[in-house]
Amino acid sequence: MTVRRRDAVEVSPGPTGPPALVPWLLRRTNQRYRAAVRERLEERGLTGLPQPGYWALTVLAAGGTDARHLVDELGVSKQAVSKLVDTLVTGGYVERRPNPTDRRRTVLVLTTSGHRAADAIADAVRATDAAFARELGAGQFAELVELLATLARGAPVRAGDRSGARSAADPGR
Amino acid sequence: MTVRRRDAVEVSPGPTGPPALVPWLLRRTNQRYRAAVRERLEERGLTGLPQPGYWALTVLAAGGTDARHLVDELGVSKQAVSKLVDTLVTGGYVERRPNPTDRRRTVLVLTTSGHRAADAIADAVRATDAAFARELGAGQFAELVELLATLARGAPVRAGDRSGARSAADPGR
DNA sequence: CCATACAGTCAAGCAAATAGACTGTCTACC
DNA sequence: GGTAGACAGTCTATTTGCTTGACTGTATGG
Repeated sequence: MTVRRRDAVEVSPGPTGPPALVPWLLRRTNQRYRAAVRERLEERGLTGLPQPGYWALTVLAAGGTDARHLVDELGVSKQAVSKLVDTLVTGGYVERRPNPTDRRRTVLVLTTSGHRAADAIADAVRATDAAFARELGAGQFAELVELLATLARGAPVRAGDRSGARSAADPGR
Repeated sequence: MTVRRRDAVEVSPGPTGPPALVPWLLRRTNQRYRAAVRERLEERGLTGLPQPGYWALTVLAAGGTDARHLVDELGVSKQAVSKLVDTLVTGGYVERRPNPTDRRRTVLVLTTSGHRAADAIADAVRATDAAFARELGAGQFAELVELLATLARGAPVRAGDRSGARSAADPGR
């Protein structure tokens, strides 16, 4: 008789089961991962950095040098990148320098604290990886990474479009 | 690849390899998935539906009946759910009805077009699954789904929500 | 030399989510 | 039975991340 208490939500065996749809799984996993990484970064005193800044710094630390590159790697519009770089510059993580051989471009250079931040991010991600690997087992985790890498790098969903607008449809958010 | 003509600026040997960090992989995979699903839905004339509405409808179609449930399943705050439901109601996908046994609650009911939309979404996701499974091989894809499912429901990670937090008391999941 | 493409920025605006405060309702416990 | 406190849900304000469109300045290929 409808004992409306929290445990009563187990209405029946299956009906309210969560949807095991892949985008939903990705979403939830992403939520967990981001929270964990952010938490670890805050422990290290790295705050005030915008989320996508993490990957921007990572890309730059890996050798990226200009905004167009970030557009490709992050999968967002050049305007978004421009704005993101603004905040990274304001935060003292990145410097913009003129590119002598092509004056349209700007060379993006990590500052010292930018390098430090990139290292911290890499550490935080690695620590989170380890925690998650513990849930799956190392082998399985490696498998997961490999599968994701394949999908992530797959077809651009819709062809090239080098310059401006990213996939007109809906790049993630 | 993509050895574009990026003449100068060939700083180091590296084509500045992409970061193979898991959150980045999740992000990119998510981008692809969402774009693909959205594209398929648009082909079917289902537009104007907000992204998270997809999963809300899916949850409701699976038997969910109230907002609190959506909070759990979507992992967002109750305020966000309230607003989301607003748009679903406005769009004619969902109706709010009073719950006679607990007048605080609202029973969320899919309308006919809500059911239609939920079906379309399930189809679109399934079609996208199939496309992605083709990239990985069926077995590998199944493996991926299983691994993600494990991670997705690992720890609570529930997003902030302060007033209505029933912190402990979450044994089941 | 000029049309065109490209790198980047600025401004406006939308989408999704959070936080805080508030209303109304239920439940437990004395 | 009355009251304290938990809980469902909404409202308002704000933040974050991103998109479009318009614009400047620069390089390049006919």
